[in-house]
Amino acid sequence: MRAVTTSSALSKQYDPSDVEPRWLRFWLENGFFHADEAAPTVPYSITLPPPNVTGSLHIGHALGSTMQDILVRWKRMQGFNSMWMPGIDHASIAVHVLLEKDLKRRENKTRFDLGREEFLKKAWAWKEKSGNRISEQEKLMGFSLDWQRERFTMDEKSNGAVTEAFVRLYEEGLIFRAKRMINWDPASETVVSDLEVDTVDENGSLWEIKYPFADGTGEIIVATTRPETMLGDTAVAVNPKDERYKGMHGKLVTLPLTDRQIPIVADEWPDPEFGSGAVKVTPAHDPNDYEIGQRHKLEAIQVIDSKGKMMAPSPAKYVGMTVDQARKAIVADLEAAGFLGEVKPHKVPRGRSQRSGAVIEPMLMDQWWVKAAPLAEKAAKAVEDGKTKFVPELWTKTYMHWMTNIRDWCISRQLWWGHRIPAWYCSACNATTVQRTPPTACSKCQSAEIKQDEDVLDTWFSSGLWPFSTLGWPEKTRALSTFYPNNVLVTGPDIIFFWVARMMMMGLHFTGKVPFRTVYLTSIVTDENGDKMSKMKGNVIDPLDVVYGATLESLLARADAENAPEAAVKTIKKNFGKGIPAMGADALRFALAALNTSGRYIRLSIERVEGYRNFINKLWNASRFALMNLDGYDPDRFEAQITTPAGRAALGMPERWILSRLQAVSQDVDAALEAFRFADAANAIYHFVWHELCDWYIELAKPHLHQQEGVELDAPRAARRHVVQGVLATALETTMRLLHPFAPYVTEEIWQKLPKPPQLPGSLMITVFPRADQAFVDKTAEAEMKLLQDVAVGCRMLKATYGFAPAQSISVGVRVSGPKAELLERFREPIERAARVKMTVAANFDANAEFTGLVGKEVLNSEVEILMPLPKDIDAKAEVARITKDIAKAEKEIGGIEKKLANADFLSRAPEDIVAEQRARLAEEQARKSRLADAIATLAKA
RNA sequence: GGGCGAAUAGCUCAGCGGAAGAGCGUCGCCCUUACAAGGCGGUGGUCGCAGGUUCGAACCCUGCUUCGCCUACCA
Repeated sequence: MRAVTTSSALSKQYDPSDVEPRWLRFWLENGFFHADEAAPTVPYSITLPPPNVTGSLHIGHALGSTMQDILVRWKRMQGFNSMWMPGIDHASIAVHVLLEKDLKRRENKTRFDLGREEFLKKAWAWKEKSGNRISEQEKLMGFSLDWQRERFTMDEKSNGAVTEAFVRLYEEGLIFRAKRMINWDPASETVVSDLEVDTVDENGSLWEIKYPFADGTGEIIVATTRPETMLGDTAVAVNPKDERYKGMHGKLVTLPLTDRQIPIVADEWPDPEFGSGAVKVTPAHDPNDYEIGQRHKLEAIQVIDSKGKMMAPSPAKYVGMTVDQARKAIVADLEAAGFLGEVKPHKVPRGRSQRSGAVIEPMLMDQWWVKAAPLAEKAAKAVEDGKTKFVPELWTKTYMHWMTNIRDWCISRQLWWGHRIPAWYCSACNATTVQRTPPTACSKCQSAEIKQDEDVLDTWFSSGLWPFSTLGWPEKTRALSTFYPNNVLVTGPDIIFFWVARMMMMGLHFTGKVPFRTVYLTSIVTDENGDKMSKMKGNVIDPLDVVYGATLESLLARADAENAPEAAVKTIKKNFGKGIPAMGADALRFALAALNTSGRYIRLSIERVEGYRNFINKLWNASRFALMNLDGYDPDRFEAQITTPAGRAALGMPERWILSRLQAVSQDVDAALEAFRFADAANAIYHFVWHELCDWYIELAKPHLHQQEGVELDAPRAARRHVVQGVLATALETTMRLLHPFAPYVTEEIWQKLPKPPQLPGSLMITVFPRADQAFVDKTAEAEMKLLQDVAVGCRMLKATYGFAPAQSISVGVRVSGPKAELLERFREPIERAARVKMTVAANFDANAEFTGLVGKEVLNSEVEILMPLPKDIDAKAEVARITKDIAKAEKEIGGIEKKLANADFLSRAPEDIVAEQRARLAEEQARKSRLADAIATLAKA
């Protein structure tokens, strides 16, 4: 579409449902989201944190992804070869838990009933469905992801990268298999890492148990929160410094309920202050006891099995009991046999599996580990050296703390959905073969009796490789050399340890480079009460429900399908009683940006999104107004005029003002984005569009644009109209480019309709992002406009204060002289129109009968005051009161400044310009005060 | 137990050494032909408390109070 005229077919309210799908298709069909790794321009890359295939995206994803899209679109418009890498994560244990719950509910079966193959079939089907849904959501939000590159953590290439990484680390001695204390999740029947355990203090008891000496000379009392583990005790430990037990080291005690005898050992661990000072030692089921066991070469006797049930060698009566059942039985038996001492209530820290919620059992098992220390050292140093920076900076500490206190990473999981560990065990010679391709024989003895390890890898293992595996690693691809390292990673602070740290370690180890230059940590989205969103609570918001709207019925139906608890249903009814109105993707995106200040949380409510929907609508209507008035406009002619200094000088003051403001806002947005200050950027645009472009410029432009049908304008008016059209069109066109990264759909729609010079590209998203142009910065116009605004606002204020109807045109006098008076005379018409007044400008009103009676007065500054004659029946006292308040304010200011200026230290130590500023302010305030005092004197006469 | 952070207008938050700000809400008045998802105007704050540094503190330092979050193997 070209030049000259545009018709207005725009509706009064912006309708995103009509606009969004059209442009999404247009962008996708034209390949605008794709970046060519061979392009000569400077690369800019971000890898999307791959969402878990556990369902669909929530508002937290929408926040992070919107910020990424803003960055990527912004940089693309700045001419960078901007690439945003999409993908999804198999989320091993999360999907497991989900599928197993579903299996239990629908078929009352466990995964073991199904078998590995059948279970995996279900998992893949689930992945298909969930993955498609996620991609769909991402597309509808307008995210400019490079879809041709889309990857999955368990696709063929990723599998290859995982195997390669595992084998290399194994060969380097950084992956090993060892029997150590691990966290066992008895519900999912797998190991989980330390990070996947949530420890909370729960109410429990501290039981004292009497362990009699084997020689019958007495007893020692131990204190425990877990009496059932006594069946696996292999010692009692006391502190060597503890006087009470000095003579007992090495003595044997008989373990109650069993016939075993165990020694008393001296160890530093027991705290003499706690309990009895003597600790029962169960090396197989407690991390501390394990350590004690190591030090004293104690046997570790496992008495709890993988399902969380008691097992042999526990006495037969307890075998098969759950831990809780066993605890009750054992306490009862101890009591009956007289072994039980005091029982006190006690807070006990209890680890629970983050995924299944089951109580974690510490167990001793053979597992695969990554030796973390050498990797962490490099990862910590890279951040110390500033090769990767955290924004906001405070997260650096969190990262460093963990890196410097890191423990080995247990990477094997007893699950099926995930990357199978590339290790084969030989039943003939017990050797382990680890290699890239499945072996046919044992690497040591060549026996064919080999079997692959049953376990899969921790889901974060593949995630750790993601920034480079997605670009083709281990191959040396062009994509890798172009787009790695990424410029930015945008993610939540909750996965700094899980993911950011692992990517840093793996990235540095395998590529020698950091995976990204900057880590931007987003806030966490909560509901309007500050509560974390969760399906259990019913306060989650699906981004697409905000975009397209949802009825209460549809929300409840989904909650039902997801088996939401009753409390959640109640919350949904309360929060979304009237459903959710459709806001459009732009409004949601803009809201997320505008609310994204540097705080840790973003409280999101539909009402707040609504405010930004109104903004989008405002923009729409401003554009609609422009398009209704751009008939006859010739962009080429305007461009020719505006590119010369003389042409610019010929513009009217409001034109020069709005173009100057446009430079300022462009500058502000650019600087804010550079510093990841998304809220500042969004608010700068919001303020410019609403309070400068709409409130003032468009209002001032109206008279010049107005054209009566069938009436020809004379030449000067026609020229004037054309200039105003040009400035309005230009301001809007630039605004669309500024706003595009935030609100891509509505800006593309408007931009396509705006008349503009023909050399521009076919889509807004590939135009150039605005840069402040000094040639258009005009401080004089800004100062002049300020006076115009102050006068208009002052008049409106007086009118409103004295109850004049807005439509009523009131006579006002503006007392001012010199250039300011000339300026106001020049802009008499726009001021009168803006404030609905009849204005007289004069240096003095003493001789003017109209203004010598009862007048309302607004003193703008020492030079300018506004007088408004008031009807005889108005209460002069009200005006006196108002002005008295104003005087008091001025006096307070004057007092403060005088005190400062009387202070010799201030005069000698404060910088000169500050002192001068204070002097000027004092003069200004004093003049203002005297004018206000005059006003009161006048009123007294009236 | 260790660490980190926050307390500013009714609400959500900016400001982080030189005159207290925004958005929303609230209260008036207006359907003024771009927009009632709108216009105009008003109200509203000893910047958690107590000290200190400074010519000057919402801002820097110390202590306290109250809330968050992360982290940890006290039986």
